[in-house]
Amino acid sequence: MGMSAPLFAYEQVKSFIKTRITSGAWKPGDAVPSEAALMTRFAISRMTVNRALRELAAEGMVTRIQGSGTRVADLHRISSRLTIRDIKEEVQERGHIHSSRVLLVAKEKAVQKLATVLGLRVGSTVFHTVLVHLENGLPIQHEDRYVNPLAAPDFLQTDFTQHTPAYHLLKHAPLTDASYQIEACLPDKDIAKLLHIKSSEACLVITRRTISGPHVASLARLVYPGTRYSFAGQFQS
Amino acid sequence: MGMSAPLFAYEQVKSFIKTRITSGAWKPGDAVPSEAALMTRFAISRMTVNRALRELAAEGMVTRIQGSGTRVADLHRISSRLTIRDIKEEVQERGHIHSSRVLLVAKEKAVQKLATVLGLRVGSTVFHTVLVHLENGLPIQHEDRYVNPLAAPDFLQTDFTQHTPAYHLLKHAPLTDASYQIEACLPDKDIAKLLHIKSSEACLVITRRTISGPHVASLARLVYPGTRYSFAGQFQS
DNA sequence: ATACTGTAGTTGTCTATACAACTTGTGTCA
DNA sequence: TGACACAAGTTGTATAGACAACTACAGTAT
Repeated sequence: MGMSAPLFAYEQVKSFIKTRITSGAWKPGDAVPSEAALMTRFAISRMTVNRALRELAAEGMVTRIQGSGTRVADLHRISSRLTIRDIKEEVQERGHIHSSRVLLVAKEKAVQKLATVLGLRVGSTVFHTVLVHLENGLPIQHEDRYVNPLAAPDFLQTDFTQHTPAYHLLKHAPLTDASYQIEACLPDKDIAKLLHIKSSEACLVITRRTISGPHVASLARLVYPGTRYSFAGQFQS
Repeated sequence: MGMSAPLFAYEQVKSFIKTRITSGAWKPGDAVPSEAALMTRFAISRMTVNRALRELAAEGMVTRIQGSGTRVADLHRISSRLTIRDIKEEVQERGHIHSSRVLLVAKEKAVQKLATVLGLRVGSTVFHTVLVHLENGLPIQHEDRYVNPLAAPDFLQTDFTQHTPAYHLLKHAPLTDASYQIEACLPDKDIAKLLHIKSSEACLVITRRTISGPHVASLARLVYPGTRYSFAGQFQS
């Protein structure tokens, strides 16, 4: 307790500047000492100072302009990382037991709307899976997913009671892009039944489209019971 | 058109590795060439290679272990930054008109639960504001907020029809930490009325706790009508 | 078999120096 | 006044070398 690892030089510089910004001593727009000034103040080389300032800029704490100088970033807005994770991993990390009911594994012909979103021609074959994920036996997610066969040809061979569809895709279709939408709405009757909730109970719905290289890989609609699930996150500057 | 700035050496190395990972040529767990190997391959110094790999590690593309080596990151999980923003700014950025109804601006005595969360004693004075934010005249957010007077003493002096509570706090109480929770639920009767929705319509609810230096600065509960609002975001690797 | 030791390979940090690219202000010249 | 040139200051990138910290593995001794 109380023992802290000795900070490296670049960490000392970062910490020095960070505390002055978060304490309010240096306000947005204020000039941060130049690399030369910090060099002599800490008696370290310029490369080390440069690394500290470069990392602070990457974290959004300061703004640097070549030839001009370094300033405290504007409304130094805080942001956190939101990560795409496998629900099985997430459940197990909580020390709970994950299981799933596989409701549908099929090939289908893409209708107009779906074909457009996946970047395929109407009538092309697409893979379709529907699962319910359970945490300690309680349903927490209804997953309805379409997959582009070009991005993951052997998707349907997977045993989905062992590995989740998301796991297969993360392993076999290297992810390059994704977009998501989070909304709240009431569940369909059949989904409500599968999730063991009343159809008047609000649900969190995430719609996600993932891209793998040249292909749109997958389109997923994930429904969570509002009472049993919530996103939580933490920001840190 | 077609002209691209000549890449710096460290950018060439990053690009070299990135394309091999996103194309699937190098799979999660595979070894990435050592710094020494990349040095000779690109005929550049080790510090330059080191910078490239360090930045790739920061971006989550690779994992580095001192003494062991560099490998392609496991489930090379994609993540995006979720940013705390002022709703007024957000609405105006969409080219729409923001307005707000101020329903309550008051000092109150903290009850047990609230005092605990804000880190105050029971019975301490807290600031309490309730607003409804409108986009082009349509209600999109119900904001119920408690503020710690120690973190923002002149909070109540603000004219909340001009500046949002969030704006005041971002300006005067430098943010150091925050945690949030996103859930779905049905609105209370009075909130439903204020948002002009039926009380059977699902809502997105964000509960946020912000910390400014030594103080818990604010506790806010933000309710969005599910039909009029959704979070959207984009990942990129 | 087990425990220990040493070595080669790898990453982490730091330095002193160099040149390039850019910004800003000052002074000069027309 | 206005346009231009120049110098000082600042950040961006790159190098060659050094030592430290750590891992993994092979070989040795017990």
